[in-house]
Amino acid sequence: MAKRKAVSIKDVARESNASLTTVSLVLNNRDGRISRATRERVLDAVERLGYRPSRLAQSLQSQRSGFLGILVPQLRHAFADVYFGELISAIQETAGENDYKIILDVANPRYLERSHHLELFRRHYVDGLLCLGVTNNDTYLADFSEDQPVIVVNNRVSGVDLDFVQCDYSEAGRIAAKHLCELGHKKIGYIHGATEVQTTADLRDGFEEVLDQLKLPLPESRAEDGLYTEEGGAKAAIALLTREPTITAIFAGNDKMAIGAISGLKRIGMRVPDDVSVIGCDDVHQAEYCDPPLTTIHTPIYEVGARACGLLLDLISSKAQVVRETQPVSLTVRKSTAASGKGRNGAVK
Amino acid sequence: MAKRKAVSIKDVARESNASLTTVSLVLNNRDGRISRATRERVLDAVERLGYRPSRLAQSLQSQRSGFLGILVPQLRHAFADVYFGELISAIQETAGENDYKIILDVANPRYLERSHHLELFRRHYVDGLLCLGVTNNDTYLADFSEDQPVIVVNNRVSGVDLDFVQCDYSEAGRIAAKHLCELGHKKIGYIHGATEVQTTADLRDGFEEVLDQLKLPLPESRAEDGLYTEEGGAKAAIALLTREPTITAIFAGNDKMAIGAISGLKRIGMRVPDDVSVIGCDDVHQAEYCDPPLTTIHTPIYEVGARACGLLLDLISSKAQVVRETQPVSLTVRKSTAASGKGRNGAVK
DNA sequence: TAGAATAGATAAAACCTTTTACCGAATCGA
DNA sequence: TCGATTCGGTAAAAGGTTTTATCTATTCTA
Repeated sequence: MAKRKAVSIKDVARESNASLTTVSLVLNNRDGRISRATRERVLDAVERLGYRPSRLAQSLQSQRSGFLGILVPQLRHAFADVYFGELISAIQETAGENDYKIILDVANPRYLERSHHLELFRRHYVDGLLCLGVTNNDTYLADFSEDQPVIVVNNRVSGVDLDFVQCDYSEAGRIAAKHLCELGHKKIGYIHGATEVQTTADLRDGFEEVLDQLKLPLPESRAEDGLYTEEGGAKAAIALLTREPTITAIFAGNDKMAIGAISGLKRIGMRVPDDVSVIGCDDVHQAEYCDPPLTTIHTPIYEVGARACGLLLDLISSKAQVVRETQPVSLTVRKSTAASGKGRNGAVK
Repeated sequence: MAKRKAVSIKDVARESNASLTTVSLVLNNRDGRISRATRERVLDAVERLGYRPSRLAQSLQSQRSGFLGILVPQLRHAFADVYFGELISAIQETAGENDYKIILDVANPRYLERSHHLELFRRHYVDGLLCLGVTNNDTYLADFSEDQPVIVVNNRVSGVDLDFVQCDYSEAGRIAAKHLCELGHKKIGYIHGATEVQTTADLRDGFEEVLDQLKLPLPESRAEDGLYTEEGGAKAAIALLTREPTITAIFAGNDKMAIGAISGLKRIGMRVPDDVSVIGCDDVHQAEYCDPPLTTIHTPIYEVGARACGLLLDLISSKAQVVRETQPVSLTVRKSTAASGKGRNGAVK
C-alpha cells in the first residue's frame, strides 16, 4: 500500500470552507468566538478526513515536547530488574495520566561522553528528566543547569545539589537493627551494596546507629560487599560465615542480595532462619515467594516513582521550585528471621 | 535562573556572517560546495554559541520522529517483570545504536478506547512500533494499516496478519516432553499460562505432540492454569497433586510459574526433584538462583528483542517488506528434574 | 572578448501548528 | 444616523529546520 499523505489542518480548512485559524480555534476551543454553524462544519470535516494534529508541529510551536525522560544506569540488563521496573511502572502511569509520554535512555559511557544527557534538553527531546539508580560517581549530574527540570529518584548525590524524592533509608537501617536485636541476635553480619550509592550509606548509618546504642557495634570483619546481586549476596553470606562462624543473623542491603544470601547459606548447610536469620530491604514482589519467605523492610518504591513524576511535572509548570522529599518505610515480618539460638549452638557443622 | 532562550540556526548565521542555508549545508555536510573558509567560520560560531539543532524542527521537516514505540500490555506491574525487562533492554540497546530513541506506552483499556495506539502513528509520535506481551484477545492490532511499521515481539496473533519475531515454542514444548520422558516420567502434569496467548498454544501443541507419540497423552485433569504468575504456579501445582497424587513431574509454561510450583510443592511437603520434577520455560536469570536451581528451556529473549528492533528499522527504511522469524530454543538442565522413582513411591505422604 | 561553465552563497518555499492583530458586518445606544 | 460595540472570521507571523531554485561573481573556452 502506498504511503498516503497525512491530512493537515489545511485540508480541513479547505474541506470545511473555513480558514486555518478557524479550524485551529475550534479544535482547541479557544473562547466561544466561533458560531455554532461554523463549528459543526469544521468538526464534520475533521471527522470525515480523520484529521489529527501533528504533535511535531504543535511541539515546535509550543516549545514543549510533551515527553519526560527516564535515565537509567547501564547495569547488566537494566530493565530486567524489579526495582527499576517498579519505578518505571509508577512513572509511566503518572506521566500518562497527565498526557505526557516517556522516553527511556540508558546512561552508558558512550552516551555520557557525547553529552547525550544534555542533548535531551538542548535538542528538545524532553521537558523534564528523572534519574534512576544514581550513584555518587555519577558526576555528570552536575552538568544540568538550574532551569532544566531534573529529579533524582530514590537517591541523592552527595555534593551535587539536585532535587530528589527518596525513601527513608536511615530509618530502614534502624528498623532492621532493632528487629534483629529484639530477636536476641548479638552477632550480626551485614551485606552491603555498592558503596558509592548514597542510600547505601544512609542505610548503614541507621543500622550502625542502633547497634552502637545497644553496645553491639559492627566490626569491619562482619561487613561484606554483595554487589547488589543475587550471586554477590550468596558469596558474601558464605564469606561472612566462613570468617565469623558465630554470626546468627544477616542484614542485606536489598532483597536480591538477601535472597542470594539465603541460597548461599543453604549451600554451606545452614538453615534459614533456624541457624541464621536473614533480613532484606525493599520488599520486592519475589520476597514473598522465596524459601523461606523473606522478612524485609518495605520501601514504598512505587509511591516514590509516582511522586517523583508528579513533582517533576510541577517543576516543569513552575508550580514548584525545589523538590526534597523523603517517604517513610516499614517492617514486613515473614519467615526468614527468628529468635536467636533456635538452631545450632554457635558453630558451623 | 531565567530561562535563557535557545540558540537557533539563525543566530549562528548572524554570528558567522553566512546565510541560514550555508549553515545548514555545513552542518549536514551536503556536497562539498562550501569553501573551507566559510565552513570554518560557521563551525566556529556553532562552537561559540553552543548551537544544537532542534530535533522538533528537524522532525517536522523530515517527517520522521526518530522514535520507536514499545507497547506493553497492562499487567499488574508491567515493567517489574524480567521477561519484559529483557526485551526492553534489547530493544533499547539496538535502537540506541541506530540513533533512535524509544517511547514506552502501556495499552490499558482507556488507552485503546481512545485509539492512542493509532495516534502513535497519526500524530507522528513514532516511526515504528514493537508490541510486547500480545494475546489473541488483542484485536486492536488489526487496526494498524499496512504502511505502518509494526512488529509483534515473541508472539503472534491468530487471525491477524502481522509481522513477528518469536522463539520456537512448539520446539520448546517438544524438548520439555522429551526430557521428562527420558527421565522415565509417565504421569506428567502441565501448568499453562493464559490460554489466549498464541505461544502458549504452540508450547502445549509441541508438548502434547511428543506425549502422544509416546502413548502418554495428557488428560485434561492433569492440566491447570497458573496465570503466568508465581502465586498461580504454586496454587496450580498444589491443585494438580491433590487431584492426581501420582504425578511425578510438572512442566510449567514459564519459569515464574515453575518457581511458584516448586514453592507450592514444598508447602504440601513434596521435595523437588526427589518427589516431583519441575521444568520451566524461559530460562530467566532467577532460574539459576532458586532452590533447587531450575531446569528449563532456554529461549533467546534478548536476541528476539534485538532482532525485532533491527527488523523494524528495516521496515521503516523499506529495506524489508515482511518480517516472519522464528528463533531456536534449547534445554538447560539444572537440579529441579531427576529420574522418576527416586523419592516417595507414588503417594503423597 | 564574448559566451559558457563553475564555484560559492543565498532567498524562499515547505513541513504544520498556534496566536496575534486586524477587518468587515451587524447590532446597539444615544 | 453616527459612532461604538460585538460578533464571526481571517491574514500573517512565528516556531526552527532542510531543500530547491536562483543569483552573482569568477574562471575557462573558443
